[in-house]
Amino acid sequence: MAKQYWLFKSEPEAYSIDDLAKEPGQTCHWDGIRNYQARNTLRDKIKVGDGVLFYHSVKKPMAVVGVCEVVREGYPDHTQFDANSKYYDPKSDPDDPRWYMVDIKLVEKFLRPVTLEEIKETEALFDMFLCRKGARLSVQPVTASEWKVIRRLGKRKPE
DNA sequence: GCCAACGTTGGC
DNA sequence: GCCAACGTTGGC
Repeated sequence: MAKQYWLFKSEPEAYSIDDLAKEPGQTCHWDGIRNYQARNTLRDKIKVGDGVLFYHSVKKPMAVVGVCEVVREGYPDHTQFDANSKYYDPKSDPDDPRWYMVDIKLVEKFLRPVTLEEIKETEALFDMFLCRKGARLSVQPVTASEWKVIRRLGKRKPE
């Protein structure tokens, strides 16, 4: 299958790209996703080798801050069975897990963040899922052309 | 801090 | 299966 592209949102105060950069192997589990549409994407669609845009939400600057690669495809999110986790889901059956995650590895942190503001001003990115009204989905598809444009913007040297 | 837009839950 | 109530997300 052709390489696919995705955008993962995270609030940087919960988990930022710098946190990922400090992980052993710069790899992490993308756990804690508790939305069925996002779950289906994690479980069924995302494949090893796919590209991921790492997006910081809520805290300014809201922006795509780097690029990751999927290193392990959908498997059950262990935090759903951990009563001490804030992602604990007592209704999930271990024999039929409700929630899934993937593992991603940092490829590069951008030289500069590609802000939401800038994305909204870039014609080639007008149709991005991120720009749609009420697009709260935290795991969303990105097209190959959007991917290229964002990467190019991120590689541009800071002013 | 506000609130619109969604998603989920649970009573009926 | 409907839908009101509630909770959350996330930009402003």
